[in-house]
Amino acid sequence: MDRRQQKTRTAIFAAFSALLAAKSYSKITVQEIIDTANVGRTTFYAHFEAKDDLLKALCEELFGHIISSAVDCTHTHGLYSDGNAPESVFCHLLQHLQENENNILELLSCESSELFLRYFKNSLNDLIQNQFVNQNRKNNTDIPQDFLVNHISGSFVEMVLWWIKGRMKQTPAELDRYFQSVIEPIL
Amino acid sequence: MDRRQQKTRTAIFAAFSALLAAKSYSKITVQEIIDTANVGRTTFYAHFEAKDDLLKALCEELFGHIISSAVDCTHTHGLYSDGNAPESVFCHLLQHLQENENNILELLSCESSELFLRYFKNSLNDLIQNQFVNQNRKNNTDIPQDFLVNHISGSFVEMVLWWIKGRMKQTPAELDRYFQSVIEPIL
DNA sequence: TTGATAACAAACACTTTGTTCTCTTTTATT
DNA sequence: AATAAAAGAGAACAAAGTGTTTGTTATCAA
Repeated sequence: MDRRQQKTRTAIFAAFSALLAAKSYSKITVQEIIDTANVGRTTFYAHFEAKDDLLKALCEELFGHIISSAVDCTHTHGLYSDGNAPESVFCHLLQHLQENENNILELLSCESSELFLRYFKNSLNDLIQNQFVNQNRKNNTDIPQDFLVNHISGSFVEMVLWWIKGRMKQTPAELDRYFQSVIEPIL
Repeated sequence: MDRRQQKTRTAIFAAFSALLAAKSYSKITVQEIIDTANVGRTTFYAHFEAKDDLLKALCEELFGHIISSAVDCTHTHGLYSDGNAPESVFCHLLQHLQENENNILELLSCESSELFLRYFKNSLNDLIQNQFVNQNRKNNTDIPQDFLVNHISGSFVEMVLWWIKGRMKQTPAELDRYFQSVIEPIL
């Protein structure tokens, strides 16, 4: 791909991230984005249809990495299959978040964090769904699998939200233990 | 309070709700609201600072009712204190939602449902927090209460989201049973 | 080197916002 | 019933944002 395209795309992403750290998504204007990115108006609209499009692209780029590395992780271990395995998928995900590649943490701490967590949850849902079909569960056969998958991914995302809002005082391992204590009994 | 104020306030709320049922919050303009409500521009801004303000006011009005009736409920029963009590707080809340006063369901089914569910979760948090201090829990003493409260309110809200997106095929009682099965083990 | 592609700036028609103004209607009080 | 106070209507406004078009310049890949 053309180097120029890459450059502007990166510049726009960077500008957008920086702005998101400072103010809420809904209050960011295209004007601000192109000013910050130092990019022409025409150029912006050549790359993205609108602001929503940019958000979507950013999310895909960010969560794409995290989720795909988690998928690799589930190939060796299950969700929590071998009891106290130090490398549960959830712990892996939390560590990934803490490492803060691409300043993902700033995005998840910003006013619009929920916007991102929705994308995150959708990806998680697929991940967990696949785990369920590969892994035969305990009892609870009268509770729909559908519901359980949603419960787990939903709880995880809500936990991450709680973690971040509380300034991330816990380590990924600690958090993983909390999560396991509320999820393991129903698996 | 002046009847005129009440009338316009109601008209604006009704118009806003109707619009929310049709399109997402971010795409609704003040112009549309005042046209639908048949209210002068000046009047709108005399009542609300901006669109965000209106949303907040609507949420407070809607969830105020639901939560306060749930608070009454917790005075007689605990969260799930007496085992299979048919009137758990959660079941009560779900029934309230299903009754669909003020068309609350349309709001929770609309594109901007998550906006409302955040408000809902905040109110729920207080409710559950209070239950926890009045009620001595099981074991699990090494898991922060803070975390558990967030887990419960978060899971509940995620469940409601799931319920609504799945066109509410389950009855409140069924849903309550699902919820109990994933929450009761950790209480 | 050259043709294609991307970026740019400026201008555009348009919409939305929030405010200000004047005038009319409704309300509560006496 | 009369009246002052409060609320609403309607028009007009500047300011800011949106998305598109046009013509020009810079950069790339082959």
